[in-house]
Amino acid sequence: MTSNFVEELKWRGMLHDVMPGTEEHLLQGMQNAYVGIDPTADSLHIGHLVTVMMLKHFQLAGHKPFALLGGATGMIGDPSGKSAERNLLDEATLRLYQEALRAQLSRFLDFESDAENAAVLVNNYDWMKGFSFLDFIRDVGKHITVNYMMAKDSVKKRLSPEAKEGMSFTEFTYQLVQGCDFLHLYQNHNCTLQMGGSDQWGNITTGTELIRRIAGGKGYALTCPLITKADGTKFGKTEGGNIWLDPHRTSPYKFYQYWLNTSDDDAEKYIKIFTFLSREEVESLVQEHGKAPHTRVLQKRLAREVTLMVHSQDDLDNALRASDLLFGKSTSEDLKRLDEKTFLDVFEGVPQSVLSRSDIDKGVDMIGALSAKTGFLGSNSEARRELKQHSISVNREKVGEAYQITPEDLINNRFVLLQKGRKNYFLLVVE
RNA sequence: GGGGAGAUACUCAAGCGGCCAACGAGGGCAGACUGUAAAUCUGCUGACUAUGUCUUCGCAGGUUCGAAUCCUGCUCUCCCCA
Repeated sequence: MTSNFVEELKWRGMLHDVMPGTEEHLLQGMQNAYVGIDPTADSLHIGHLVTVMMLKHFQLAGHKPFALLGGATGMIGDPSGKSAERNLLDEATLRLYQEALRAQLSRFLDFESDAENAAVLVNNYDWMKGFSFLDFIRDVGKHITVNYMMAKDSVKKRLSPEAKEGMSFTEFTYQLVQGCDFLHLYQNHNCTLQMGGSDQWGNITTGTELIRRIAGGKGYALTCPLITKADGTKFGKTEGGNIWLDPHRTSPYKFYQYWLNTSDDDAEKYIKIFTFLSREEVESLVQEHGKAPHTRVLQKRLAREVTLMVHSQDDLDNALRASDLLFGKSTSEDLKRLDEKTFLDVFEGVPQSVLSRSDIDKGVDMIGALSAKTGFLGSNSEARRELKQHSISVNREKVGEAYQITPEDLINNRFVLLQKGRKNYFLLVVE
């Protein structure tokens, strides 16, 4: 039993380009499709989430999804986009990452069950590592002309006079290597469709071309739009780097906050892409949001759904509590009333630093508390600047340069909450 | 291999012997406003024992009272020709 996958992606705004015939092909019955993921770390980040959602929808539609870890391709570096030269991972690290990513993916995809359409995880390193250069240029390179490869946007851009850097031969070869993956999966796993971000279109079609020329078969391609933000900044990035799925890299609180802070326009787009809410639910939420934008129904629901999907109910509850405390009208008194357990839960993931009891007893000046002794701010100069600008709070109350932190300020006799502006928190722990 | 252009702070980009910690723009941060939004306005955006001092303009030397600016060598990038 399969449902119309392409239709589903369409209304969700997750369809950018699709090769003619793909929809009909999928409607014929269960098909196998894959997306590639570069294992550059032991965790996925939310940039990966779009393709993961695509795979999930694919599985929900009754098809069989493959997640391909690019152990081999990740070493090369895709010239699409502005990737810098990548480092070669050793095999042990690669396997470590593979297991970590599988664990994360299994929150979304069903790998384990014996259902016919259970998801499969493969690593292209496994079949590429034995491929000799001679084999490669003879069996693969032979079938594709350089003219064809040069016509790809990703290549053209790097060859044009506007390009800042040249493109190495290695990068030039990337599309062939990725094409080999598709060919391999086509021949060994009956995989007929590759999906990915729209920047992958060129690479994917090289794959379908290889399938046509070498295997005499038919491969299909489908891409989703690259996720953008209304303000033009990069999706999934903050000052501190990527938004990771791993709670140790990005705390569930920060994760929740990232989604909560999306703009109105983006929230409407994202809620379709990153949640499984039905069309009716989304439409009624959009309507509700339109009537009272300041209540931010969309953002709240989005943040809630995604946090719950990626983390857990407990994590979500904590994030909600922390958010309320930090952005609600809470005061220094409210903070002091919290018991230690709750306090720590709320501030989990907030950067912190340890101060000695004797320092506090003597009183710590603000410069010391902000930078010299803690590293919250980069330099004493910065600390002075921020203090002059009235952006520093101690336990949610604004202070100036003359302020001294004393035992009076301790919460639960152990903590002091520092704040720069509204959103930057730092915790002093006294030991 | 030959010829040309270039390398300045997070990014782009001025500066071409002293007035340069370096114009301007973007970005970032903060303040006001607000919906933990957007837009807008304002301030800040190398460091320090701070109205001064120190280290920065690809790297290493040199000229000069004085160099981001001039000279020499090196490294790297891009373009054109072979």
